[in-house]
Amino acid sequence: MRIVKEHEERRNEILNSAQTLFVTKGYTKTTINDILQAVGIAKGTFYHYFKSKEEVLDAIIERIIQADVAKAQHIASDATLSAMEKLFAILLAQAPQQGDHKEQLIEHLHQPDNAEMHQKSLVQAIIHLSPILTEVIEQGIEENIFQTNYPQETVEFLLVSAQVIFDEGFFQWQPEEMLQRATAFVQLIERALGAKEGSFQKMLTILLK
Amino acid sequence: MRIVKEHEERRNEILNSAQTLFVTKGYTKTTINDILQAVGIAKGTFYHYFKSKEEVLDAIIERIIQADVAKAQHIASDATLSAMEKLFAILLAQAPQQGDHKEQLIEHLHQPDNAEMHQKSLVQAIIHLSPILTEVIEQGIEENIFQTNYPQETVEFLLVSAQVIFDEGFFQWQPEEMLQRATAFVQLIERALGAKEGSFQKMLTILLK
DNA sequence: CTGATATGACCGACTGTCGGTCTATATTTA
DNA sequence: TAAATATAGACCGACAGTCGGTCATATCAG
Repeated sequence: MRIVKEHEERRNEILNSAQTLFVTKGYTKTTINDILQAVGIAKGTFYHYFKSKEEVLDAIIERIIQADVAKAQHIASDATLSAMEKLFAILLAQAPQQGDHKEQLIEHLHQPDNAEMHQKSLVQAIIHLSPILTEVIEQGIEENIFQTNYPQETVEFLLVSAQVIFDEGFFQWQPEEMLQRATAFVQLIERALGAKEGSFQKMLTILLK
Repeated sequence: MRIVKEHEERRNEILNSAQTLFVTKGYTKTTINDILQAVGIAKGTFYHYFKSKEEVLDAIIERIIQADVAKAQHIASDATLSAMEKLFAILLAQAPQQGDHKEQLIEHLHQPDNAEMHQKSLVQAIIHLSPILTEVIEQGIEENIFQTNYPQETVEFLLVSAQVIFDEGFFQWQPEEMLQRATAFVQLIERALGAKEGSFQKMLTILLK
């Protein structure tokens, strides 16, 4: 049967189905035919929209990161907030990844053996999120609550650590191991940014979702 | 033509050729036939030694990590060294990855888009190296040169950061960007471990290889 | 209003590649 | 010489990607 749709609508259908499959089965194990079946289209249609399977992955990652970046940008540009408030708000906005096409993700754990997706997410997150966070840190330095000569690089290190350590796809921690790492991470942030000891304690609540 | 070799010798030939190919072309883009051609053997011979392409990758990673772990273990168990000396020595031993089957790697850059290899290396390095380093840190705490309640977790964070940020496969930094990150990383180590400011300055020399 | 034409969404058979299997044969060892 | 081990390459199924073409719709000429 033949059903005609608008370009963007069809494209999003493909992205949505592919995202669900990539997350649940893993990118490599998901076949083009899986996607075709899920969307209910033919091969040709798929390749009318994307020129490869990897291009779909890139589009999905971009869509996810784009949403996070938008939130972060919005918070960072609020002139009424202190650096610390911004930092908390941005980190809080990342953690629970809800939203239109993300509801699905919460249910399923990140798939181990999904290296491509993990790596691409990581790299894109660093590239797009770190400039925004760096500005917030610089604001915090002016406010005299942070102290470091390397705001940009510190942000990168912290983002990488958090993404890898807390991503279920890399390590499968027990609950108490997770708690331990979250606590340690809070201390690491404080020390790395040169913040007052205990000033990030509130973040524990956020991390323990 | 038919050439018979000892089990270990043939196996190592396969690992060596595969490693070169994985590093230069990337794991996914390297085909079994590429390996067969490089070694000069037939399909059946390959599968006599390994039951899958991924098993070859795992064996390669294990071989690399194993060498690093052995070095680290040897240093860590030297009772005449201070914690700081051990730390330097271990990190120094990692950086320039020379040796029998590693000479090749130095020449070629790490391939971007080699997610499987990067991820597996990272995870294995953390798993096998962090216990050894943790003991060294604990020694340093007893020596009163480090101060942290989370030696294990701190080591994990630092290892992850270093592996990802300094791995050419993830980001391609310019020389001055690399220097900047190395300097920032030195400060991060000091702060994370609660060491005296400047005590890790010597490490810069090591990192700048 | 109506037929011609252009656009692009849609289809699925087909192709080439690749990881992996299977069977045959040669060599070594006991 | 029998069993175990090593080597060979033909073969297979699954999969990503291609290709030639159909069909719906919008626009425009008469």
